[in-house]
Amino acid sequence: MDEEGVKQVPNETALRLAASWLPSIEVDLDGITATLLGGHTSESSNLYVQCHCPLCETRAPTAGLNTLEEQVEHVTGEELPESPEQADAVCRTVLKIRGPEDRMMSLGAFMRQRAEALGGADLVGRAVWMHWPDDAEGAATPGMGTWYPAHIVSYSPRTGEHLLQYQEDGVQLRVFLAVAPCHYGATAPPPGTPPNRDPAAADNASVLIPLEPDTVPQQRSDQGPSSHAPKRPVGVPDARAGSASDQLKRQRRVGRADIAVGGQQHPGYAGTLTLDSTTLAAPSAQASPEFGEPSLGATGRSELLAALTSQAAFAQGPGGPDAAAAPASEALYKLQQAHAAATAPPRIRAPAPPPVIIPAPVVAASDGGAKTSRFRGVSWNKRTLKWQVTLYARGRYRYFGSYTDQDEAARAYDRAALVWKGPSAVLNFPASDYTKPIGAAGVAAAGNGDGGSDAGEGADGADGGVTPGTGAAQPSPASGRSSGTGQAPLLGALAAAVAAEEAAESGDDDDMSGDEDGVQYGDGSGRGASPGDTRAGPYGGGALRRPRKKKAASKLFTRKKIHKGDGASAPLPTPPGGRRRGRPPKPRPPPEELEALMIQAAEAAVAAQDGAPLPSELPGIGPDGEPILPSMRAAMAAAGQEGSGADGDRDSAMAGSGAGDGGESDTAVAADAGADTGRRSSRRAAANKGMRKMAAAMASVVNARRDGLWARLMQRAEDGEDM
DNA sequence: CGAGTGGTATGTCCAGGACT
DNA sequence: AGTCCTGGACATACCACTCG
Repeated sequence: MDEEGVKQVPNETALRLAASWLPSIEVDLDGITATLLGGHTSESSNLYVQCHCPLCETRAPTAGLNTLEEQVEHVTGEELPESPEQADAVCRTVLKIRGPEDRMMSLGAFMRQRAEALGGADLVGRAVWMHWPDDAEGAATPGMGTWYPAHIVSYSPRTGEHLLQYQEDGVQLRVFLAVAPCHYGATAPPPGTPPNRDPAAADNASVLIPLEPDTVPQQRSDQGPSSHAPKRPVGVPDARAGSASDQLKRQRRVGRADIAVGGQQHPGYAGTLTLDSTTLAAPSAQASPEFGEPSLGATGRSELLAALTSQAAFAQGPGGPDAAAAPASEALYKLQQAHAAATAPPRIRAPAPPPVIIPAPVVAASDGGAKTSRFRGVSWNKRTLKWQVTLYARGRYRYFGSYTDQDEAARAYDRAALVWKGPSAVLNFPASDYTKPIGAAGVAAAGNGDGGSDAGEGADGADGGVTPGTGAAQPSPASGRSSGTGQAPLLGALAAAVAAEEAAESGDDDDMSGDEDGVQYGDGSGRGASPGDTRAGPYGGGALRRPRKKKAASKLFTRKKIHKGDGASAPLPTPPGGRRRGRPPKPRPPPEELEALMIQAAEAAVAAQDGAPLPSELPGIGPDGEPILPSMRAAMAAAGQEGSGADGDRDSAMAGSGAGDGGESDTAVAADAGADTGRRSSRRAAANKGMRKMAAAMASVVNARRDGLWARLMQRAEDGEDM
């Protein structure tokens, strides 16, 4: 359902026809079942179901014809995340399918299982025909959709998706073959004939050679069918002379694509890349979308021409050694990389702000009996009679030990802040204190030898955080790290992390947006599809931010509101007479994934101190460059953030519910406060308190069912079941 | 159109319970 | 005793809306 409330219903007749080719699959969400009708991409916005809820059953059939996204929103009453990837992740998680042995499994798990059963990676290189119900042009049967030839270029075992490249225009789209209206064969199925959906039963002509991963220009599949679908139906694939084995041999020699150099066409497989010197000099509409864009410079064109010529010459040759093709392949790869870099959105970002240093407070907030800390992050624990260090990071509070010496506690906080917040951390002491060797600097004089190791342990991602010594500031025995090691590596690593942040930040918003889909399988860039990419990064469609919603319809699936920090705003100075309370201005809110990078950098620094090898992978980034549970983490993060508000509200509601709630008294208090102090914030806070509690209490009831849903989602993610 | 206002999100401090 | 976690209170930043 679009925002205007006008539902865009596909060619229902063709859609249902295509669905009739599929096995009957029922998806379930909170007891509401729907028949999966499939779709020609794996996106939740392209996979259709027929809902069987009582409401839909009593209305026109079209009323129950929903995409997966619509179905989830329909059943839960909640908005899915704006990010298509997050929405996909949620849909694939919350929708259940009864699998083998009557076991309920998530849609995502089901798709993985079915994809493996179909052949998984073995299908790479196969030709396949995809049915697009909405495309009428050239359809064999008017109004019944169009078949388009494509080939399978890669497979993601993590998601069960196959990546198809359409022969007509080279567009690549991800698909769940198990529920896709596809046909395995050399030609499209004749009208009125059901397609062959068994790849094992396909004829040999559909067996092709896999593209080499490093030369496959992976593309996102975020575009809708109308925008990226092949616009023109094509006929039967190029007739290939000779037997299948001959084709196989020749295609192995050719490598990957038909290449036209100097106007001469060279055979290959799947798709035609027509490039000649004329084309390269003046890219035309004929040019490949991957290589022929005008942004490709003259140098790039000539390199490309050389590469293609080399490869074509090799293809024409008597079949020399594979090494002959390697240079061309490598050149193509480099060209693609250069081209991708050239066509990528410019990475522009202001230099990272220097570390914010707030000198040690001159005036003690309290002396004598009043045990109020003079330092940030340090508080007096009445029970233990020690200074306790806590730091709020990554959405919650972390404990960094207790100290008998307030200064020690303050320095412990500084170190924790450096680790968890990086250079933007507000410190109690000059950051230079922490760049000196512990043994020689004043830090060491303070007896805190656990600095570096603390930082490292604090970065371990576990909750433990810094493990300071006791009040005596003994080196952490668990760490076993030398206290004489300076902190410079740590700060250097942090600087590297900041650099990484800068690199990733260029996509900040669009990271969470467009890039999320732009994540390339096997990218290997290391920059990683930061879940920000996916992750923190909701929104599709490039750099444009979605307009802020006037009001979120609900809390559960709505994306976390991201404050776009004013980079120019400087932190407010500590007011004289005491530390400043409340949230200090933050130049840029570090996305969670960037924090992870910082943490990783800190760990690397500590590891380097111990002589340990540096971690080979970024945290949360899988070996294939894809973030681990990117969507789930992002969705969880989004829900967690708003949960901080929503949950807090609910929590407070629950806490206050026992007393029947004191909204009225709170309002009275508010009036008093307003009369007494005139402080706007206090007045407002008090006045709103009762309303918040009441609203929260209501929300807790309304959301009870959704909470159950969300809790299961969270639990599954924690259990490691990504989808 | 700009200032004022209200709502929301988030950071910080502090107290205290639970666990090891 | 130390650690971890949670809740309440408080404060500020940011944004949308209202109003003169």
